[in-house]
Amino acid sequence: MATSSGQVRTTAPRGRRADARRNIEAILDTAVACLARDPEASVVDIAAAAGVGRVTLYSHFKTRAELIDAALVRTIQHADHILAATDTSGEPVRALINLVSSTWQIVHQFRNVLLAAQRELPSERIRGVHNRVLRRTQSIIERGRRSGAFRTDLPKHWLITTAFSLMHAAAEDASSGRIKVEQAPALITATLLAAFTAPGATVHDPPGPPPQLPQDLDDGSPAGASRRASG
Amino acid sequence: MATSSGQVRTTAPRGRRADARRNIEAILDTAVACLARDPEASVVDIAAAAGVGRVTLYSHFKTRAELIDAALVRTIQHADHILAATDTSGEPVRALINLVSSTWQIVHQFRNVLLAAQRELPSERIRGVHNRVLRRTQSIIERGRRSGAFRTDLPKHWLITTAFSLMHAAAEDASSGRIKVEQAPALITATLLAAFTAPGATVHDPPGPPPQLPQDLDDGSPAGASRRASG
DNA sequence: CATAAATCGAACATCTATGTTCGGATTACT
DNA sequence: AGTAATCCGAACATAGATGTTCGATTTATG
Repeated sequence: MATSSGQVRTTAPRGRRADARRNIEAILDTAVACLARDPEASVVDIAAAAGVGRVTLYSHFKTRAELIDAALVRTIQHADHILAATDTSGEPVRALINLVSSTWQIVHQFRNVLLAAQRELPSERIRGVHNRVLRRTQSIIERGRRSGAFRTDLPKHWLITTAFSLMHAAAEDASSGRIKVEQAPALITATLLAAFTAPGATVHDPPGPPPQLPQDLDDGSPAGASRRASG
Repeated sequence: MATSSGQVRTTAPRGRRADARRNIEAILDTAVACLARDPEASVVDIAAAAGVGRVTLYSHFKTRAELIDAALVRTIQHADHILAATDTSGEPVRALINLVSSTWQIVHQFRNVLLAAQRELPSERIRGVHNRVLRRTQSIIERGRRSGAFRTDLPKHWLITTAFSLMHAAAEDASSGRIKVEQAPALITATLLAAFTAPGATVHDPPGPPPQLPQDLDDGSPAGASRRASG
């Protein structure tokens, strides 16, 4: 739903009647939910699930692409709110851990919405929508670099790519049952902290809650002494 | 094209006439090429590009899914040949570098074929086809763990996931121009070597060819002293 | 060269999803 | 209460893709 300024509508416009606004909200909420379940959900499915006629939906969103765009924007906004409420003020390592923890929840829940968007929208658009979110990660990386905690021998944007790539990979592994949802943040964090360490430097231990038992984390590795040093 | 044993045909069967075998080959080659360009390429496109009637194609591959399956298998076989010819006998770090270098080429070239397969085939099938390839990475990781070079505090399969996730992420970044194709292997390797390092241990320098200038690798970072230690 | 195998185009049959149009029935707003 | 906005279902229009069937033609192969 493009406004005159070319923006995408994610909240019902003022001029409209109350029932119209309600419907738009319902459609958007439902669209996100449906796409999260099945990225190939059709407009028919979404309209039905929203308790709305197909025609009504089309009267608010000209095309499927427009609907999916709006759903994506709404998802990202939701994400941004959560991230804004996440404490990333502490030292970079701590900040990264918190950021990963929050981001993981979102990626895990809404991965399919992104998938749907990737099939329907041009990649520049998707990139653009993610800008605010990416900048949050970027600023933590910058702080970590200045403090010497994170490596500076690789491009910033590559470190960002690494972070999001791992989250999505974990989401996929989780959805196919190869890892447990609860252990994902720990895996991602442990991997990222190491990945962000410069050659020649020592990898930090992830602080915070006591780590899981190695038997739970590992899958029958050959190593006799599994955990680091271990004492 | 399922044989009586339930396998998927990737080479033309003996019984058939020579022109049939030639066509099957052409179709498979073309399918891989077409899908690599556009993962949504239709059967019509592929038949036309292969210089073959649509009916002929369907006479060899019952459904689109079957064709894509065969194309995927062929791609993986190609990959496996390349990997088999890659020297991974040396010490684990060196082996990983070589493996990444070879794998990157394949992922970069044929990423879209996998994408097409992911849309058309059940994920277990895709997993299954990748088995041999994954095992190559796995065995290097196991060796690296035994030698103490790679961390043992995370599940093997997660390290594998990490490796492939980064390659695909790099492929995407490359295809959208955010990184240069030539620098991808270096980025992936540098990141993986760190990611595979245990907490408390020191990240190895990637050996081998002299690294690029930091200005080329980096994107205007704020850090004054960019490269590690630097002397 | 004779036969069986294979190709080919064209047409047909579905199917699914997207969008559109219409007119009547509701429903919000003033 | 009156009016305009909105909803709704049903039907239509399109479009693209997948498969299938047919009969005629070409081509490998023994």
